[in-house]
Amino acid sequence: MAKRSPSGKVDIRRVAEEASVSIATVSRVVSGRGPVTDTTRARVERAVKRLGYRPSASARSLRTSRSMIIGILLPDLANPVFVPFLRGVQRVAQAEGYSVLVVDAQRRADVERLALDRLAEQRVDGLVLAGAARDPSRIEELRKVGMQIVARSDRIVDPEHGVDDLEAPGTLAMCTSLAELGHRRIAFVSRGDMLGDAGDRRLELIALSCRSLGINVEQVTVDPGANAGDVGREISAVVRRHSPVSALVCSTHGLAPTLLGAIGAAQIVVPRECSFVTYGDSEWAVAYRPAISVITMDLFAIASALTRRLIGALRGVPEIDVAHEPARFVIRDSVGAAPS
Amino acid sequence: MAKRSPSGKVDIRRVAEEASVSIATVSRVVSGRGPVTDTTRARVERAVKRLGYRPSASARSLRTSRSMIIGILLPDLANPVFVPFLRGVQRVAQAEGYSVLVVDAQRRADVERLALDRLAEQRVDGLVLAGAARDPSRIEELRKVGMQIVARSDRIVDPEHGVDDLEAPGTLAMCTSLAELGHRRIAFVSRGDMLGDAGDRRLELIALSCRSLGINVEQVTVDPGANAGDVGREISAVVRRHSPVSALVCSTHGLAPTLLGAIGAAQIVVPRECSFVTYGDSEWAVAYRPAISVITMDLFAIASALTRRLIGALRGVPEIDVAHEPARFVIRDSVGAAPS
DNA sequence: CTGAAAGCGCTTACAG
DNA sequence: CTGAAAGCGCTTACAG
Repeated sequence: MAKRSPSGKVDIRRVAEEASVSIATVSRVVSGRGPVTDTTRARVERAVKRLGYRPSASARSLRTSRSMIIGILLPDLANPVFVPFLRGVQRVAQAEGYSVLVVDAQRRADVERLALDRLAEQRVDGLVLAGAARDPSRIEELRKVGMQIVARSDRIVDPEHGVDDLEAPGTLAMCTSLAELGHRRIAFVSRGDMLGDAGDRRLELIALSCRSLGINVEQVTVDPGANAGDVGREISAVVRRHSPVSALVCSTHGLAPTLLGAIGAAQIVVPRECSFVTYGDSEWAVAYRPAISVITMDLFAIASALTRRLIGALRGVPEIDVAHEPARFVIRDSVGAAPS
Repeated sequence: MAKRSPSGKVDIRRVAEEASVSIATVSRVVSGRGPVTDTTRARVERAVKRLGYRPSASARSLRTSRSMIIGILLPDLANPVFVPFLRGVQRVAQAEGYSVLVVDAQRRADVERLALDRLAEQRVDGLVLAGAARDPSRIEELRKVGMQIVARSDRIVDPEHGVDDLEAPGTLAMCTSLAELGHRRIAFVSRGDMLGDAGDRRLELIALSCRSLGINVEQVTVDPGANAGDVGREISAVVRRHSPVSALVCSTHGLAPTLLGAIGAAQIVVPRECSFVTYGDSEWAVAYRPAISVITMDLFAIASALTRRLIGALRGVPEIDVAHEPARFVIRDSVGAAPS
């Protein structure tokens, strides 16, 4: 074992000394580009291993003006739907040699702003938006400065079907199912402080799908911080009034347990009294009794594809756009015939 | 509006020109340290704003040898228990001016190794381990090179009670409850490919707690990839055999829905035939019928405290160690008297 | 209070 | 195939 240099600091110069070559040569070996003799390469590699040398990312970035970091902006990390998305970004980025800087906007515009500033200072090569940004103009600015940006909400335009949103097919399928089961009046339930326009877009899609099916849609907002009893009474009022709603559509997966707890507290029987559907799937939705019907998409796959696209663009070899799987409706026990 | 420089690239030199001061002065204003006249400061700040200048993190890091990045190593991002932990790290780091580099080891030693190498190259100032590392020796190496590292599994030694693990109190409380309810034989259920020794440690804790309580503990491993029917039969065999187990303790929150699905498939009635407890809480556990009893700790708070400690150490002002809340046992409907 | 200059650790033309 | 040198964009003593 060779003695470690006393300072402990191992830079390229130190490696060059150890291997008795120039700094340039070490760089060529380490980066893998540039011609080197096999013997030279071997000597350098040995020195690298012996000293435990790791090139400094900041020095490299400064020189090459590529940080090899991609940022991901999460509107709200507390919302579990973003986790598979984050995983997808992670997976691809890591595999392609990029590091991932994660920022959580915490549903707050000021936090988002600070976070974006920090991403800008880090000179991330690319940015993935996991959801709608609170301040789109700031995103535009970054784009103008040359940052590559992709967003989950990038619309997919299918000229044949006129579909411009990944969620439309799943939403339509759900509404169709409900119509066939005799539902004529349903409620879309979201939290009062819904982030951005995601909830609104879903409501729009539902309204659009239901119009031609003869289903009436109304909107209910609940406070997720309230206790189950209070929310239960609110839901109960909608399900048990004179012309009641016969199905509840929950706007996000994160809200579902709250709502189910409230439904339980109000002793509403699903699906006999009222059917239940939520956006977003999980193993808990499957394990729940009755098993919960969902509108879901494979966010992991979508994030992977998006990130692949981003990295392709960064390398100047744009990927052929992988077709995104649209959302599907998965019907389970929580949906049944409308009570007569 | 001033015209943007044609190249679009805005560096400190460009700002200096715009404000007609030296580069050094701009640096002093931007970093906030160093004496400057109010008029100078104002002029520089105006130039900064006008040009949209953001100092380059890599240049700064190179110069100061502080990256202002902290890394977090997640053993498995697919495991939802890590999410609140990640949030806690995020929250504190962001508030203190640090960026967070997230790496997911994907339960794989090779991925972990690569990820750690990358963190080393980024020269992260600190590293938070969200769980046990697959290769502890690698962690030790990083520590030796001067990286500040804190780990969730850092034992808390309470000399008074001899408790050396945050989970011990919750585990003991659970075992005590079960004993009082007449349970004499319980099973600890974990996935076959359990990560590191987290599961083993839990099993140890349970065994330790149960010994003095006269409870028998056995271990059952299941394949989370198997279908509910198969897992159900496996569980059923343990719950309905001659000297049956009267309570199941699920090793992680992620496994709980799988297990509950299997229990449902096998038509085992909880808690009448068998009580059920899991490590890790969520709103779904609360909403589930029967509501699931859990051993839980506030990972968000723990991560926050840990990160605060890390940043304190980085700044050379070690925090007084905030006491970590230990795990608690939250009893809900899924736990009842042992069948006679 | 301000500026000129050195240097952080790399990569990349440019010579040889 | 290899080396010497310039320079990426900052910060920090050092003078003034």
